[in-house]
Amino acid sequence: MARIVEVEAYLGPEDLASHARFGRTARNAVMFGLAGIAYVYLVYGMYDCLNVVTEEDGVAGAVLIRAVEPLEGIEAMRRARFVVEGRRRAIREASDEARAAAAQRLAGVPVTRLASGPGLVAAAFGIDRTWTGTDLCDPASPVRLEPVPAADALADDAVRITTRIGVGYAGPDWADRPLRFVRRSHPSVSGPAAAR
DNA sequence: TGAATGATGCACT
DNA sequence: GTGCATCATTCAC
Repeated sequence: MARIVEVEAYLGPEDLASHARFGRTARNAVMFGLAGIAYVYLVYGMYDCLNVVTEEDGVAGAVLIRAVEPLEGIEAMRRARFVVEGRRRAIREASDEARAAAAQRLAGVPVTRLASGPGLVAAAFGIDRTWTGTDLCDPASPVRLEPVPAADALADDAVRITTRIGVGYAGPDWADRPLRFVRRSHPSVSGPAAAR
């Protein structure tokens, strides 16, 4: 179990940073479907990113889960990351010593940094593209969203709103929009400590 | 502490 | 063929 501490909003075809910007394609079709469904895609050929569809049926929109704070099942997340990262060719073809060193490094990653990035969130939960279409609101789903207890709700000033990461290609209009929401000063937020 | 870099697969043009 | 909604490592300061 983990708590979401960083998300980015991606809108419909008008949002030049969104996968929906080219309209509906085979890859992004679920973005145009029902809310609460998972949309998982591959970036840079290596990392899966978990999105949650947000808008009503027929309207594109999703929220990218960029970082979470692990709360329970820490060792399971560590194992899942080990499995996912072990699939990479550079690791697969490495020497036994190099693989052991990689495992050693992973074992030393602090809990707060176990899922502090979009690719890491997916890896920590063992999520890949085959999860696209999974209903994250179904209580029977192995990965699901649950509401935070009202008593734990964040105050407005505990949420920092910034521009999205790595979307410069979308042009200044869309790249500069305040669509990234992070928990202020939280150690599990992605990027260097100074940026939290 | 920060900038540069390499790894890697696939959707889209 | 091109260009990514990234991450970890290396190197310079």
